[in-house]
Amino acid sequence: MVSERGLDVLRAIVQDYVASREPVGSKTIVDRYSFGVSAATIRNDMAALEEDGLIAAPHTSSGRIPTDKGYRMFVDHLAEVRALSTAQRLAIRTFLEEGADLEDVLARTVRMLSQLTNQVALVQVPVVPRSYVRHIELVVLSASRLLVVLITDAGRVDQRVVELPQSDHEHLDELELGELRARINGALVGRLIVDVAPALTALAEELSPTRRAVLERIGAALAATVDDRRQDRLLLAGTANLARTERDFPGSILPVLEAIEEQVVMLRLFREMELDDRGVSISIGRENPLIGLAETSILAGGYRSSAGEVARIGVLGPTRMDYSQNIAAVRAVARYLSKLLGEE
Amino acid sequence: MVSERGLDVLRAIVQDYVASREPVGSKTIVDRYSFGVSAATIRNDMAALEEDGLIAAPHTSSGRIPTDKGYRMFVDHLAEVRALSTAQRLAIRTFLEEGADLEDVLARTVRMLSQLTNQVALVQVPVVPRSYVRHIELVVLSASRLLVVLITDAGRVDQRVVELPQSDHEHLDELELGELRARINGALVGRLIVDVAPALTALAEELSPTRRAVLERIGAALAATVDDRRQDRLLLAGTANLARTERDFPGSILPVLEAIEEQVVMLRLFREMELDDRGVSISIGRENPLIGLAETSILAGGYRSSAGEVARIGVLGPTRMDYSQNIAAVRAVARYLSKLLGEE
DNA sequence: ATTGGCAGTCCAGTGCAACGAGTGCCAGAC
DNA sequence: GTCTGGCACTCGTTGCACTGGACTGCCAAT
Repeated sequence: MVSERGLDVLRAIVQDYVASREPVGSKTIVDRYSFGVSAATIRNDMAALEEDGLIAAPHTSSGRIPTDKGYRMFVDHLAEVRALSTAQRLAIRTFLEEGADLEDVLARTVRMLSQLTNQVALVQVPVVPRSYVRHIELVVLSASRLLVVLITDAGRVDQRVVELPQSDHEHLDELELGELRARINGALVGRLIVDVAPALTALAEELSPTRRAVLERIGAALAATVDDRRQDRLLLAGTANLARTERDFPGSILPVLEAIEEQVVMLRLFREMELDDRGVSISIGRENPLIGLAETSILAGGYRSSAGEVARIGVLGPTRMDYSQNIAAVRAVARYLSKLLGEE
Repeated sequence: MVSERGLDVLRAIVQDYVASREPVGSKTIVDRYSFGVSAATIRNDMAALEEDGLIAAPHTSSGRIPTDKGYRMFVDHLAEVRALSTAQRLAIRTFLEEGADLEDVLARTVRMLSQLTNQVALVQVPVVPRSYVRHIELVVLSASRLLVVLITDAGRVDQRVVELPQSDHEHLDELELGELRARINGALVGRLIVDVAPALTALAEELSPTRRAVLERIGAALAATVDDRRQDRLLLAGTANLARTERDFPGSILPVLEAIEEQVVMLRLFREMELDDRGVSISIGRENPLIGLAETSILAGGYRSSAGEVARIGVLGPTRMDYSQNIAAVRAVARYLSKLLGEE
C-alpha cells in the first residue's frame, strides 16, 4: 500500500528524473527535497511504490525511474499545471495572428507549439471530402446483423456490419427493410457525405422509437465510415526535437519517426483520444496502441476550426517529458487557435 | 596523376562503399572485381587517388572511403544512370494518378519518391502570393548605384540596391530618373507582383537600348525580390529514412533534421540549384552551403506545375547514397509529374 | 514507524594484451 | 616502366580482469 508520503516521493522521482535523466536514488531525494525523514525511510516508500508498479529499477542497485503507470498516476493526481508566462502568451498571440490563410495559421501553430514544448507538434488539418451519396444499400445478414453499404459518386464503395439492438425482438422483414432503405435513400441521396449525420437525425424524428434505434446504429456506422474517409492531413513540426531527446529512446528513434509518418494511422489514433475535463488527453508509453510509440507519450487537445468542428492538436515526445508544462502549452495554444479561427 | 584504371578503381570503391558501408581495401577490390592485377597495384592506384583528394583513409591502415570530391567525380563522369524497372514506372503512374487535387498529388509524389529512393524526399509546393504592386520608388545612391523600393498593397516594403552598367557613361539625372520612375510605375502599379517580369519586358521594348540596360537591372532586382517573397511550402516525406541511415552521420542526425525543418532556407537552397543537362542538380556534402548538411547530398530535379512555372523536387540523404538509382528516380518522378500536371 | 549500519549487487571505466585488417615501401620480375 | 610478392608497421577492435562508486535490501535498535 502506498502512503500519502509515498505519493510525494513519486512526484519527486518523476520531477527529478524528468529534469536529470538519471535514475533517482533515496539519497538524492533526501538531499534535494526536504522530506524530514532519512534515506532508509524513503527506501521503504520506494519499495512500496515498486510493489505497486509505479516505479522500477533499471537494474539491481540503481536508482528508480517512473513506469508508465507511475507517469499516469503523476499526470492524473500529482501534476499541477503551470500557467504559461506572459511573454509566452504574447508570443503565441503575435506569431499566430500574422498567419494569412488557414493553412498558414496552422503551419505557424504547429511550429509555435513545437518550440514551446521542445517536442514534436502535430496539428490536424481538417479537409472535407466533396463526395456525394449515390446510394445506400442494406442487407440482412442474420436476425441481429445488418450490412450497410455506402456508394458515392466518386464510385467508391464502403461497407460496414451493424449489430442490431438485442432488445428489439421484432425482426426486420424484407418488407420493412425495403421501406427503411427507401426512406434512408430518399433522405440522403444527392447529399454531401458530411451532411449525412444531420439528415439522418432529421429522419429519425419521423420514425417509431423501435425503428429509431435501428436507424441510430446505421447512422453510427455511416458516420464512422465517413470519418474514416476524411482526407485530413497532419502538419508536423519539430522532428528535430526527437533527435535531441534521442537518449530517451533505448533503441532508436526510427520506429517513432516511422509511426508519425503514417498519417492515416496517427490521425485515427489522434481522433480516438477523448479529452478529459482539462481539455487534454494523454496517452503514455505502452498505453499507446502503436508498438512504435511504446516509449513515447502523446498529449492531445482540441480546437474548433472555422467550420465549427473539432480538430486535434497535440505534442508527442518521450514518456520522460515535462507533462506539466506541455499540458499548459497544448491547452493555451488550442484555446488561442479556437479564438483566432472563431473571429474570422 | 590518376590513370584510367585509377578511375575504375574509384568507381569500384564508391560502389563497394555505398553497398557495404565498410572502408574498402585493396584486397577487397581484387577479390570482388576482376581487374586482373594484384592488390599491390591497386594500392598504388589508391595512393594516387588519395594524392588527388578523391578518397581518404579514416585512419592509417584502414581501407579507403570516397571524399566529397570523389563522389563528385563519380556522379559527373563515372556513374551510369540505371533506368527504373517497369514495375517501378507502373507504380509511379498508378499511385500518382489517384491524386485528387494538386496538394494531394504532390503529397503522393513526395511519399512515392521517398519510398523509391529510401531517402528523405522534398517537393516544393508553389504558392503564388496575391499581392499587388502599389508603388515603386527609385533613389540614386551614387553614379553607379540605385536603390529600388517595392511597396505592395499588403503594406510590405522591400528594398534592393542595383549596380548600374559600368559601360553606361551618361549619368541618370533627376529628370530622366523621374521619367523612368513614372513609366515603371505606370506599367506596374495595380498588377499582381508575379506579373511584374512580363510587364517590364514589354516596357523595355519602348526604351532606348542604353535605358533598356538600366531597366533590365531593375527588373532583375524586382524579380529577385518577388522570388524571395514567394510563400512556397515544402512537402517532406521519409524522415524515418534518415534514422535508418543514422550510421552514416558521424555525430547525429540532429543537424540534418534541424536543417530540413527550416523551410525558408531549404527552399532558397533548392531554388538556387541549377539543373544540368541530365535534368538534375547534385550538391554533395560540404559543397552544400548549410553546415548542418555537410554529411548529406541533395539531388534536385524540376517539374512544371500547372501554372507552367518550374518547381523543384528532390531527395536528400547521406553522401554515401546510391546516386545512380536516385538520379533515375528523381528524373522519372519529375518527368511523370510534369506530364500529369500538364494534362489537366 | 523510523533509523543507522552493513553486506551485497551491478554498472561504468580503465589498463592490458592479443588479433587482424590493411597500408607503405622496396627489391626483383616482366 | 609497370607490376608483383613480401615484410614491417600502424591502428582499431575485442576480450578480460580489476576497481571504485552508487544503490539497495535487510536487520536490529530506537
